[in-house]
Amino acid sequence: MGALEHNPPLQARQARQLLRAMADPLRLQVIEALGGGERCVCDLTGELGLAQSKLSFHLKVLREAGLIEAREQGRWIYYRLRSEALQDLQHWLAGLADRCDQPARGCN
Amino acid sequence: MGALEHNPPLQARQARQLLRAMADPLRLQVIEALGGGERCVCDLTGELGLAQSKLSFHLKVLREAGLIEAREQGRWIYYRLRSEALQDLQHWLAGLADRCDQPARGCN
DNA sequence: AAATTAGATCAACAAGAGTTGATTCATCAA
DNA sequence: TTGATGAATCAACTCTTGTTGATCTAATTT
Repeated sequence: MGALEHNPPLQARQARQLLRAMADPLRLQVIEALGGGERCVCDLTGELGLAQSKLSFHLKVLREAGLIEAREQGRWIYYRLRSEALQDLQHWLAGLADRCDQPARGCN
Repeated sequence: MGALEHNPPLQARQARQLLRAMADPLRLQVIEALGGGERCVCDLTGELGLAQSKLSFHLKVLREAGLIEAREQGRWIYYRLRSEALQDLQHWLAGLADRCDQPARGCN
């Protein structure tokens, strides 16, 4: 067990939630934006040109998938990307790719 | 340019299509099954206990995402997993994770 | 040629996801 | 305390996905 890999492996269910959350152009934009650093919602709406309730909806999807995290401060809510989530997904994908690399069985 | 990485990087659109295709429990089952080697559709319906038209629908989604490939032989159609697709997605994800690892900018 | 069989496709429906505008709640400024 | 602002939530609606059973086509067997 390497010192850099302390997270328990993703369950298929969580992996699917992450995949689904990321499979949307708008949400990917949000991810990329937050990749550049924490943002408050009002900045995001401006940056991405979205209606407030629309953004809120997508933030919820990302939040529930564990991809982002909210922190409230005063009147604002700041969101940041949970890069652990991306890592977990990477590991899960690697595991899947491994599993699927087995020698072909014949078709019976 | 490494000798092992000859595929052009995925476009965001293709990546999203892969993510979406994989974000479904049934389709993941198909992927895992094909990971064990090529199968014909009739074997898959048996193995997964699915109605023929239902499986056909999901195979189409996977096919259009580039995750699987069909080969017809006589009366049967054999599907195999395109492991390149999994690799491409891994690289794309790694790229995203990298891009999102930049030092936090402040919230203006 | 007629009967089977594998698998795609289609039409009708059911379920789920995304959008929009209105409402609500909390915090901050006057 | 009143007024304004940030952000979540809700209800109504639309759009997209998924399901089911039926039909269709091509290859195969008899």
